[in-house]
Amino acid sequence: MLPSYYENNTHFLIAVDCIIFGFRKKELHVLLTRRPVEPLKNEWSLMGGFMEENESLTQAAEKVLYRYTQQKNIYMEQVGAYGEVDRDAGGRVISVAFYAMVKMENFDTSLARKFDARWINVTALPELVFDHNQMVHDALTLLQYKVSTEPVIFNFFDKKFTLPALQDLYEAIYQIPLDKRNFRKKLGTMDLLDKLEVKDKESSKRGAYYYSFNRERYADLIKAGRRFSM
Amino acid sequence: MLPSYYENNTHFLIAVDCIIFGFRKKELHVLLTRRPVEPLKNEWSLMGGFMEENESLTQAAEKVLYRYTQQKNIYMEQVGAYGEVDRDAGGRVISVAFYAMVKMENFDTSLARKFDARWINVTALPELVFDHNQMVHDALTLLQYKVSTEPVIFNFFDKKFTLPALQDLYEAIYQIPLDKRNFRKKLGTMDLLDKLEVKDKESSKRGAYYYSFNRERYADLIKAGRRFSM
DNA sequence: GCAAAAGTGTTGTACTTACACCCATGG
DNA sequence: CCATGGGTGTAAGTACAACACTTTTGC
Repeated sequence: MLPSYYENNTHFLIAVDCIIFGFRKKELHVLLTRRPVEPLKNEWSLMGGFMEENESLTQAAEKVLYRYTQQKNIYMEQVGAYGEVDRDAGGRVISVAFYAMVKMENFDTSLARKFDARWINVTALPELVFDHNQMVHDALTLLQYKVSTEPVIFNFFDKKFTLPALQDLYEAIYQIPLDKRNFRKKLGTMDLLDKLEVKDKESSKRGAYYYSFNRERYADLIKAGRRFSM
Repeated sequence: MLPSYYENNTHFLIAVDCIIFGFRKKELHVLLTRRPVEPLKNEWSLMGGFMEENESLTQAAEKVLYRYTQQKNIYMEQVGAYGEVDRDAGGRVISVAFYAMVKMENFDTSLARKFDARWINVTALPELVFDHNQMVHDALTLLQYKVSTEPVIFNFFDKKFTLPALQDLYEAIYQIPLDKRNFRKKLGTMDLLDKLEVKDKESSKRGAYYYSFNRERYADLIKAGRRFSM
Protein backbone atom coordinates (compact mmCIF):
# COMPACT_ATOMS: atom_id res chain seq x y z
CA MET A 1 0.00 0.00 0.00
CA LEU A 2 1.51 3.27 -1.13
CA PRO A 3 1.53 6.30 1.16
CA SER A 4 -1.17 8.76 0.15
CA TYR A 5 1.50 11.45 0.20
CA TYR A 6 2.72 9.82 -2.99
CA GLU A 7 -0.50 8.84 -4.70
CA ASN A 8 -2.31 12.13 -4.32
CA ASN A 9 0.00 13.63 -6.91
CA THR A 10 -0.42 13.80 -10.67
CA HIS A 11 0.97 10.97 -12.77
CA PHE A 12 2.57 11.61 -16.14
CA LEU A 13 3.36 9.81 -19.33
CA ILE A 14 7.08 9.43 -19.76
CA ALA A 15 8.67 8.93 -23.15
CA VAL A 16 12.20 8.09 -24.13
CA ASP A 17 13.62 9.58 -27.33
CA CYS A 18 16.89 8.39 -28.82
CA ILE A 19 19.33 10.38 -30.90
CA ILE A 20 21.01 7.50 -32.71
CA PHE A 21 24.27 8.67 -34.26
CA GLY A 22 26.11 6.79 -36.95
CA PHE A 23 29.12 7.55 -39.15
CA ARG A 24 29.60 6.73 -42.81
CA LYS A 25 31.59 8.29 -45.63
CA LYS A 26 32.84 11.32 -43.71
CA GLU A 27 29.36 12.18 -42.49
CA LEU A 28 27.69 12.00 -39.11
CA HIS A 29 24.13 10.77 -39.44
CA VAL A 30 21.09 10.56 -37.19
CA LEU A 31 18.52 7.79 -37.55
CA LEU A 32 15.09 9.34 -38.11
CA THR A 33 11.68 7.96 -38.86
CA ARG A 34 8.32 9.13 -40.08
CA ARG A 35 6.18 9.40 -36.96
CA PRO A 36 3.73 6.48 -37.17
CA VAL A 37 0.88 7.94 -35.11
CA GLU A 38 -1.25 11.02 -34.79
CA PRO A 39 -0.76 13.85 -34.11
CA LEU A 40 1.85 14.90 -36.69
CA LYS A 41 1.68 11.48 -38.31
CA ASN A 42 4.31 11.06 -41.04
CA GLU A 43 6.40 14.00 -39.85
CA TRP A 44 10.10 13.45 -39.16
CA SER A 45 10.82 12.26 -35.66
CA LEU A 46 13.43 10.69 -33.45
CA MET A 47 13.10 7.07 -32.44
CA GLY A 48 11.13 6.89 -29.24
CA GLY A 49 8.71 5.02 -27.08
CA PHE A 50 6.80 5.23 -23.85
CA MET A 51 8.31 4.09 -20.64
CA GLU A 52 6.71 1.00 -19.13
CA GLU A 53 5.99 0.05 -15.59
CA ASN A 54 8.78 -2.28 -14.64
CA GLU A 55 11.72 -0.80 -16.45
CA SER A 56 14.23 1.90 -15.64
CA LEU A 57 14.82 4.89 -17.88
CA THR A 58 18.00 3.24 -19.09
CA GLN A 59 16.18 0.00 -19.86
CA ALA A 60 13.49 1.90 -21.72
CA ALA A 61 16.16 3.54 -23.87
CA GLU A 62 17.89 0.20 -24.47
CA LYS A 63 14.58 -1.24 -25.56
CA VAL A 64 14.08 1.54 -28.10
CA LEU A 65 17.63 1.16 -29.36
CA TYR A 66 17.29 -2.57 -29.74
CA ARG A 67 13.98 -2.28 -31.54
CA TYR A 68 15.36 0.05 -34.19
CA THR A 69 18.88 -1.29 -34.61
CA GLN A 70 18.77 -4.96 -33.47
CA GLN A 71 22.12 -4.26 -31.83
CA LYS A 72 22.89 -4.88 -28.15
CA ASN A 73 25.43 -3.20 -25.89
CA ILE A 74 25.13 0.09 -27.69
CA TYR A 75 27.01 2.97 -26.12
CA MET A 76 24.40 5.33 -24.80
CA GLU A 77 24.18 8.34 -22.56
CA GLN A 78 21.42 10.45 -21.15
CA VAL A 79 21.03 13.94 -22.58
CA GLY A 80 18.35 15.20 -20.24
CA ALA A 81 14.66 15.49 -19.48
CA TYR A 82 12.32 17.70 -21.49
CA GLY A 83 9.23 18.86 -19.69
CA GLU A 84 7.62 21.92 -21.23
CA VAL A 85 3.88 21.77 -20.76
CA ASP A 86 3.06 21.96 -24.46
CA ARG A 87 6.05 20.14 -25.84
CA ASP A 88 4.01 17.21 -27.17
CA ALA A 89 0.91 18.16 -29.17
CA GLY A 90 -0.68 14.80 -28.33
CA GLY A 91 -0.79 15.21 -24.57
CA ARG A 92 1.24 15.90 -21.47
CA VAL A 93 4.40 13.87 -21.89
CA ILE A 94 7.77 14.27 -20.22
CA SER A 95 10.51 12.93 -22.42
CA VAL A 96 14.00 11.83 -21.49
CA ALA A 97 16.48 11.97 -24.36
CA PHE A 98 19.42 9.62 -24.82
CA TYR A 99 22.04 9.67 -27.49
CA ALA A 100 23.66 6.52 -28.82
CA MET A 101 26.63 5.67 -31.02
CA VAL A 102 26.03 2.79 -33.39
CA LYS A 103 28.28 0.95 -35.78
CA MET A 104 26.70 1.77 -39.12
CA GLU A 105 28.79 -0.84 -40.91
CA ASN A 106 26.70 -3.45 -39.08
CA PHE A 107 23.39 -1.78 -39.74
CA ASP A 108 20.66 -4.01 -41.09
CA THR A 109 19.02 -2.13 -43.95
CA SER A 110 15.89 -4.27 -43.81
CA LEU A 111 15.11 -2.46 -40.57
CA ALA A 112 14.99 0.76 -42.51
CA ARG A 113 12.04 -0.48 -44.55
CA LYS A 114 10.28 -2.03 -41.59
CA PHE A 115 10.31 1.16 -39.53
CA ASP A 116 10.48 3.73 -42.29
CA ALA A 117 13.84 4.72 -40.83
CA ARG A 118 16.46 6.79 -42.58
CA TRP A 119 19.94 8.00 -41.79
CA ILE A 120 20.06 11.77 -42.23
CA ASN A 121 23.21 13.88 -42.19
CA VAL A 122 23.27 15.84 -38.95
CA THR A 123 24.10 19.04 -40.81
CA ALA A 124 20.99 18.74 -42.98
CA LEU A 125 18.25 17.73 -40.61
CA PRO A 126 14.64 18.44 -41.56
CA GLU A 127 12.23 19.99 -39.12
CA LEU A 128 11.39 17.37 -36.52
CA VAL A 129 8.29 16.98 -34.39
CA PHE A 130 7.95 18.68 -31.00
CA ASP A 131 11.29 19.62 -29.43
CA HIS A 132 13.28 16.91 -31.20
CA ASN A 133 15.51 19.39 -33.02
CA GLN A 134 16.45 20.83 -29.64
CA MET A 135 17.21 17.33 -28.37
CA VAL A 136 19.52 16.63 -31.32
CA HIS A 137 21.26 19.93 -30.74
CA ASP A 138 21.78 19.18 -27.06
CA ALA A 139 22.91 15.65 -27.84
CA LEU A 140 25.48 16.86 -30.34
CA THR A 141 26.86 19.38 -27.85
CA LEU A 142 27.22 16.62 -25.29
CA LEU A 143 28.74 14.27 -27.86
CA GLN A 144 31.34 16.90 -28.78
CA TYR A 145 32.33 17.22 -25.16
CA LYS A 146 32.41 13.47 -24.57
CA VAL A 147 34.56 12.51 -27.56
CA SER A 148 37.03 15.24 -26.61
CA THR A 149 37.52 14.00 -23.06
CA GLU A 150 36.90 10.24 -23.19
CA PRO A 151 37.82 7.57 -25.72
CA VAL A 152 34.22 6.82 -26.62
CA ILE A 153 34.44 7.71 -30.29
CA PHE A 154 35.63 4.18 -31.02
CA ASN A 155 32.07 2.99 -30.40
CA PHE A 156 31.28 4.20 -33.89
CA PHE A 157 33.57 1.51 -35.31
CA ASP A 158 33.51 -2.24 -35.16
CA LYS A 159 36.92 -2.84 -33.54
CA LYS A 160 39.15 -1.41 -36.26
CA PHE A 161 39.34 1.91 -38.09
CA THR A 162 41.75 3.93 -40.16
CA LEU A 163 43.23 7.23 -39.07
CA PRO A 164 41.73 9.16 -41.98
CA ALA A 165 38.31 7.80 -41.04
CA LEU A 166 38.84 8.67 -37.37
CA GLN A 167 39.83 12.19 -38.32
CA ASP A 168 36.84 12.53 -40.64
CA LEU A 169 34.63 11.47 -37.76
CA TYR A 170 36.08 13.98 -35.33
CA GLU A 171 35.67 16.66 -37.98
CA ALA A 172 32.05 15.67 -38.56
CA ILE A 173 31.34 15.80 -34.81
CA TYR A 174 33.21 19.04 -34.12
CA GLN A 175 32.11 20.51 -37.43
CA ILE A 176 35.52 22.02 -38.00
CA PRO A 177 38.46 20.79 -40.10
CA LEU A 178 41.47 19.45 -38.23
CA ASP A 179 45.13 19.46 -39.20
CA LYS A 180 46.18 15.97 -40.21
CA ARG A 181 49.67 16.06 -38.74
CA ASN A 182 48.63 17.65 -35.47
CA PHE A 183 45.77 15.20 -35.17
CA ARG A 184 48.04 12.20 -35.60
CA LYS A 185 50.70 13.64 -33.31
CA LYS A 186 48.19 14.13 -30.50
CA LEU A 187 46.85 10.59 -30.92
CA GLY A 188 50.39 9.31 -31.00
CA THR A 189 51.48 10.89 -27.72
CA MET A 190 48.67 9.11 -25.85
CA ASP A 191 49.84 5.78 -27.26
CA LEU A 192 46.42 4.14 -27.18
CA LEU A 193 46.19 2.69 -30.69
CA ASP A 194 47.60 -0.53 -32.08
CA LYS A 195 48.56 -0.49 -35.73
CA LEU A 196 47.27 -3.59 -37.48
CA GLU A 197 48.80 -5.47 -40.37
CA VAL A 198 45.87 -4.89 -42.69
CA LYS A 199 44.96 -1.90 -44.76
CA ASP A 200 41.66 -0.53 -45.89
CA LYS A 201 41.84 -0.45 -49.67
CA GLU A 202 38.31 0.75 -50.27
CA SER A 203 38.64 4.46 -49.85
CA SER A 204 42.01 4.96 -51.51
CA LYS A 205 44.41 3.33 -53.91
CA ARG A 206 47.31 3.34 -51.54
CA GLY A 207 45.23 2.08 -48.64
CA ALA A 208 45.28 3.21 -45.02
CA TYR A 209 46.38 1.04 -42.13
CA TYR A 210 43.76 -0.13 -39.70
CA TYR A 211 44.21 0.59 -36.01
CA SER A 212 42.47 -0.67 -32.91
CA PHE A 213 41.94 0.95 -29.54
CA ASN A 214 43.90 -0.61 -26.69
CA ARG A 215 41.79 -0.65 -23.52
CA GLU A 216 44.61 -1.89 -21.31
CA ARG A 217 46.89 1.00 -22.19
CA TYR A 218 43.99 3.40 -21.63
CA ALA A 219 43.52 1.95 -18.15
CA ASP A 220 47.25 2.44 -17.52
CA LEU A 221 47.08 6.04 -18.71
CA ILE A 222 44.22 6.76 -16.32
CA LYS A 223 46.03 4.99 -13.49
CA ALA A 224 49.02 7.24 -14.18
CA GLY A 225 46.78 10.27 -13.56
CA ARG A 226 46.69 11.29 -17.22
CA ARG A 227 43.58 11.84 -19.30
CA PHE A 228 42.32 11.26 -22.81
CA SER A 229 42.12 14.50 -24.75
CA MET A 230 41.37 15.18 -28.39
CA MET B 1 -9.78 13.99 -26.27
CA LEU B 2 -6.41 12.32 -26.10
CA PRO B 3 -5.42 9.62 -28.57
CA SER B 4 -5.63 6.17 -27.00
CA TYR B 5 -2.08 5.58 -28.24
CA TYR B 6 -1.06 7.94 -25.51
CA GLU B 7 -3.40 7.06 -22.71
CA ASN B 8 -2.97 3.31 -22.84
CA ASN B 9 0.50 3.73 -21.38
CA THR B 10 1.58 3.77 -17.77
CA HIS B 11 1.68 7.09 -15.94
CA PHE B 12 4.37 7.89 -13.39
CA LEU B 13 4.96 10.16 -10.47
CA ILE B 14 7.62 12.71 -11.30
CA ALA B 15 9.66 14.43 -8.62
CA VAL B 16 12.10 17.28 -8.80
CA ASP B 17 15.10 17.28 -6.46
CA CYS B 18 17.32 20.32 -6.04
CA ILE B 19 20.99 20.39 -5.15
CA ILE B 20 21.17 23.89 -3.70
CA PHE B 21 24.77 25.04 -3.48
CA GLY B 22 25.95 27.93 -1.39
CA PHE B 23 29.35 29.33 -0.46
CA ARG B 24 30.46 30.67 2.89
CA LYS B 25 33.80 30.93 4.67
CA LYS B 26 35.85 29.00 2.11
CA GLU B 27 33.36 26.13 2.06
CA LEU B 28 30.89 24.91 -0.52
CA HIS B 29 27.66 23.86 1.13
CA VAL B 30 24.53 22.00 0.09
CA LEU B 31 21.14 22.76 1.62
CA LEU B 32 19.70 19.58 3.13
CA THR B 33 16.63 18.77 5.15
CA ARG B 34 15.26 16.01 7.27
CA ARG B 35 12.80 14.19 5.08
CA PRO B 36 9.36 15.12 6.43
CA VAL B 37 7.40 12.03 5.31
CA GLU B 38 7.53 8.28 5.38
CA PRO B 39 9.32 6.21 4.24
CA LEU B 40 12.72 7.19 5.65
CA LYS B 41 11.14 10.01 7.62
CA ASN B 42 13.78 12.23 9.31
CA GLU B 43 16.62 10.94 7.17
CA TRP B 44 18.79 13.47 5.32
CA SER B 45 17.43 14.44 1.95
CA LEU B 46 17.69 16.99 -0.83
CA MET B 47 14.98 19.57 -1.23
CA GLY B 48 12.34 18.21 -3.54
CA GLY B 49 8.74 18.02 -4.51
CA PHE B 50 6.35 16.37 -6.91
CA MET B 51 5.70 17.83 -10.29
CA GLU B 52 2.21 19.19 -10.79
CA GLU B 53 -0.09 19.11 -13.72
CA ASN B 54 0.29 22.52 -15.30
CA GLU B 55 3.94 23.26 -14.78
CA SER B 56 7.09 22.47 -16.70
CA LEU B 57 10.03 20.67 -15.15
CA THR B 58 11.82 23.99 -14.91
CA GLN B 59 8.85 25.61 -13.21
CA ALA B 60 8.61 22.73 -10.77
CA ALA B 61 12.26 23.22 -9.86
CA GLU B 62 11.80 26.97 -9.50
CA LYS B 63 8.87 26.32 -7.20
CA VAL B 64 11.00 24.09 -4.97
CA LEU B 65 13.83 26.62 -4.96
CA TYR B 66 11.51 29.45 -4.06
CA ARG B 67 9.86 27.48 -1.28
CA TYR B 68 13.14 26.72 0.47
CA THR B 69 15.08 29.91 -0.20
CA GLN B 70 12.48 32.66 -0.80
CA GLN B 71 14.80 33.88 -3.56
CA LYS B 72 13.75 34.41 -7.18
CA ASN B 73 15.84 34.30 -10.36
CA ILE B 74 18.15 31.69 -8.93
CA TYR B 75 20.69 30.30 -11.37
CA MET B 76 19.68 26.72 -11.98
CA GLU B 77 20.53 23.92 -14.35
CA GLN B 78 19.24 20.46 -14.97
CA VAL B 79 21.49 17.58 -13.91
CA GLY B 80 19.45 14.73 -15.34
CA ALA B 81 16.65 12.25 -14.83
CA TYR B 82 16.91 9.35 -12.40
CA GLY B 83 14.70 6.40 -13.18
CA GLU B 84 15.82 3.18 -11.54
CA VAL B 85 12.82 1.04 -10.69
CA ASP B 86 13.59 0.84 -6.97
CA ARG B 87 15.21 4.22 -6.50
CA ASP B 88 12.42 5.51 -4.22
CA ALA B 89 11.38 3.19 -1.41
CA GLY B 90 7.95 4.84 -1.28
CA GLY B 91 6.84 4.03 -4.80
CA ARG B 92 7.68 4.30 -8.46
CA VAL B 93 8.98 7.82 -8.91
CA ILE B 94 11.13 9.29 -11.65
CA SER B 95 13.11 12.21 -10.37
CA VAL B 96 14.71 15.03 -12.29
CA ALA B 97 17.59 16.70 -10.47
CA PHE B 98 18.54 20.37 -10.77
CA TYR B 99 21.41 22.16 -9.16
CA ALA B 100 21.22 25.79 -8.12
CA MET B 101 23.66 28.46 -6.97
CA VAL B 102 22.34 30.69 -4.23
CA LYS B 103 23.74 33.77 -2.54
CA MET B 104 24.20 32.57 1.02
CA GLU B 105 24.80 36.09 2.26
CA ASN B 106 21.10 36.74 1.56
CA PHE B 107 19.87 33.54 3.12
CA ASP B 108 17.03 33.89 5.58
CA THR B 109 17.87 31.75 8.57
CA SER B 110 14.27 31.63 9.76
CA LEU B 111 13.66 29.36 6.80
CA ALA B 112 16.10 26.92 8.27
CA ARG B 113 13.90 26.40 11.32
CA LYS B 114 10.70 26.30 9.34
CA PHE B 115 11.88 23.51 7.01
CA ASP B 116 14.47 21.87 9.23
CA ALA B 117 17.01 22.87 6.62
CA ARG B 118 20.76 22.91 7.13
CA TRP B 119 23.75 23.90 5.09
CA ILE B 120 26.20 21.00 5.02
CA ASN B 121 29.75 21.14 3.68
CA VAL B 122 29.82 19.23 0.41
CA THR B 123 32.94 17.35 1.50
CA ALA B 124 31.21 16.02 4.62
CA LEU B 125 27.79 14.97 3.44
CA PRO B 126 25.87 12.41 5.46
CA GLU B 127 24.18 9.47 3.82
CA LEU B 128 21.14 10.78 1.99
CA VAL B 129 17.90 9.02 1.09
CA PHE B 130 17.49 7.09 -2.16
CA ASP B 131 19.97 8.10 -4.88
CA HIS B 132 20.45 11.64 -3.58
CA ASN B 133 24.17 11.15 -2.93
CA GLN B 134 24.57 10.17 -6.56
CA MET B 135 22.64 13.28 -7.60
CA VAL B 136 24.93 15.53 -5.56
CA HIS B 137 27.95 13.84 -7.06
CA ASP B 138 26.63 14.32 -10.61
CA ALA B 139 25.66 17.92 -9.84
CA LEU B 140 29.11 18.71 -8.52
CA THR B 141 30.76 17.22 -11.60
CA LEU B 142 28.54 19.36 -13.79
CA LEU B 143 29.16 22.43 -11.63
CA GLN B 144 32.91 21.93 -11.96
CA TYR B 145 32.60 21.86 -15.72
CA LYS B 146 30.27 24.85 -15.85
CA VAL B 147 32.31 27.21 -13.70
CA SER B 148 35.40 26.36 -15.73
CA THR B 149 33.82 27.25 -19.07
CA GLU B 150 31.22 29.92 -18.30
CA PRO B 151 31.21 32.88 -15.94
CA VAL B 152 28.42 31.48 -13.80
CA ILE B 153 30.34 31.31 -10.55
CA PHE B 154 29.42 34.93 -9.85
CA ASN B 155 25.90 33.73 -9.10
CA PHE B 156 27.20 32.69 -5.70
CA PHE B 157 27.80 36.35 -4.85
CA ASP B 158 25.53 39.33 -4.55
CA LYS B 159 27.16 41.60 -7.15
CA LYS B 160 30.56 42.08 -5.52
CA PHE B 161 33.24 39.73 -4.26
CA THR B 162 36.92 39.75 -3.37
CA LEU B 163 39.57 37.84 -5.28
CA PRO B 164 40.56 35.74 -2.25
CA ALA B 165 36.91 34.73 -1.83
CA LEU B 166 36.58 33.94 -5.54
CA GLN B 167 39.67 31.78 -5.40
CA ASP B 168 38.47 30.01 -2.25
CA LEU B 169 35.23 29.26 -4.06
CA TYR B 170 36.94 27.81 -7.12
CA GLU B 171 39.10 25.71 -4.82
CA ALA B 172 36.05 24.46 -2.94
CA ILE B 173 34.33 23.51 -6.19
CA TYR B 174 37.36 21.92 -7.86
CA GLN B 175 38.53 20.47 -4.56
CA ILE B 176 42.12 21.32 -5.39
CA PRO B 177 44.28 24.25 -4.27
CA LEU B 178 45.07 26.89 -6.88
CA ASP B 179 48.12 29.11 -7.20
CA LYS B 180 47.20 32.64 -6.20
CA ARG B 181 49.33 34.44 -8.75
CA ASN B 182 48.38 32.19 -11.66
CA PHE B 183 44.74 32.45 -10.69
CA ARG B 184 44.82 36.24 -10.76
CA LYS B 185 46.85 36.35 -13.95
CA LYS B 186 44.31 34.19 -15.77
CA LEU B 187 41.42 36.30 -14.51
CA GLY B 188 43.30 39.41 -15.51
CA THR B 189 43.91 38.39 -19.11
CA MET B 190 40.17 37.99 -19.70
CA ASP B 191 39.57 41.52 -18.37
CA LEU B 192 36.06 40.83 -17.10
CA LEU B 193 36.24 42.25 -13.60
CA ASP B 194 35.89 45.83 -12.39
CA LYS B 195 37.86 46.77 -9.31
CA LEU B 196 35.68 48.70 -6.89
CA GLU B 197 36.71 51.44 -4.50
CA VAL B 198 35.66 49.53 -1.42
CA LYS B 199 37.43 46.84 0.49
CA ASP B 200 36.18 43.90 2.50
CA LYS B 201 37.68 44.37 5.95
CA GLU B 202 35.94 41.44 7.58
CA SER B 203 38.22 38.61 6.66
CA SER B 204 41.56 40.37 7.01
CA LYS B 205 43.17 43.37 8.60
CA ARG B 206 44.53 44.78 5.39
CA GLY B 207 41.27 44.25 3.55
CA ALA B 208 40.73 42.92 0.05
CA TYR B 209 39.31 44.98 -2.80
CA TYR B 210 35.86 44.12 -4.03
CA TYR B 211 35.36 43.39 -7.71
CA SER B 212 32.29 43.05 -9.87
CA PHE B 213 31.70 41.03 -13.02
CA ASN B 214 31.27 43.13 -16.17
CA ARG B 215 28.59 41.59 -18.40
CA GLU B 216 29.21 43.98 -21.27
CA ARG B 217 32.87 43.07 -21.57
CA TYR B 218 31.95 39.40 -21.37
CA ALA B 219 29.56 39.89 -24.31
CA ASP B 220 32.39 41.60 -26.22
CA LEU B 221 34.76 38.74 -25.46
CA ILE B 222 32.26 36.22 -26.80
CA LYS B 223 31.59 38.37 -29.85
CA ALA B 224 35.33 38.37 -30.49
CA GLY B 225 35.25 34.56 -30.66
CA ARG B 226 37.02 34.12 -27.33
CA ARG B 227 35.76 32.09 -24.38
CA PHE B 228 35.69 32.22 -20.62
CA SER B 229 38.11 29.71 -19.12
CA MET B 230 39.18 29.15 -15.53
C1' DG C 1 52.17 8.74 -65.88
C1' DC C 2 48.91 10.94 -63.25
C1' DA C 3 45.28 11.59 -59.98
C1' DA C 4 43.99 10.73 -55.29
C1' DA C 5 44.58 9.86 -50.79
C1' DA C 6 48.22 8.34 -47.04
C1' DG C 7 51.83 9.41 -44.49
C1' DT C 8 55.48 12.20 -42.14
C1' DG C 9 58.71 16.90 -38.75
C1' DT C 10 59.93 21.35 -37.53
C1' DT C 11 59.48 25.82 -35.73
C1' DG C 12 57.34 29.78 -33.53
C1' DT C 13 53.85 31.13 -30.29
C1' DA C 14 50.79 30.89 -26.50
C1' DC C 15 49.64 28.93 -22.40
C1' DT C 16 50.67 26.66 -18.00
C1' DT C 17 53.27 25.88 -14.04
C1' DA C 18 56.35 26.70 -10.29
C1' DC C 19 57.95 29.70 -7.14
C1' DA C 20 59.05 33.94 -2.78
C1' DC C 21 58.79 38.24 -1.06
C1' DC C 22 56.83 42.79 0.44
C1' DC C 23 52.58 45.33 2.03
C1' DA C 24 48.90 46.99 5.01
C1' DT C 25 46.59 46.82 9.19
C1' DG C 26 44.36 45.51 13.73
C1' DG C 27 45.39 44.12 17.87
C1' DC D 1 55.88 45.05 16.69
C1' DC D 2 54.08 41.08 15.06
C1' DA D 3 50.69 37.98 13.13
C1' DT D 4 47.52 37.61 9.36
C1' DG D 5 46.06 37.61 5.00
C1' DG D 6 46.55 40.68 0.43
C1' DG D 7 48.99 41.63 -3.34
C1' DT D 8 52.61 41.23 -7.09
C1' DG D 9 56.45 39.12 -11.63
C1' DT D 10 59.59 36.05 -13.93
C1' DA D 11 61.46 32.07 -16.03
C1' DA D 12 61.13 27.25 -17.62
C1' DG D 13 58.49 23.84 -19.65
C1' DT D 14 54.70 22.16 -22.19
C1' DA D 15 51.11 22.15 -25.48
C1' DC D 16 49.20 24.05 -29.70
C1' DA D 17 49.10 25.94 -34.43
C1' DA D 18 50.83 26.58 -38.86
C1' DC D 19 52.73 24.68 -42.66
C1' DA D 20 54.56 21.29 -47.67
C1' DC D 21 56.35 17.60 -49.63
C1' DT D 22 57.00 12.48 -50.64
C1' DT D 23 54.84 7.83 -51.10
C1' DT D 24 51.85 4.39 -53.01
C1' DT D 25 48.99 2.45 -56.37
C1' DG D 26 44.81 1.77 -59.44
C1' DC D 27 43.46 3.25 -63.53
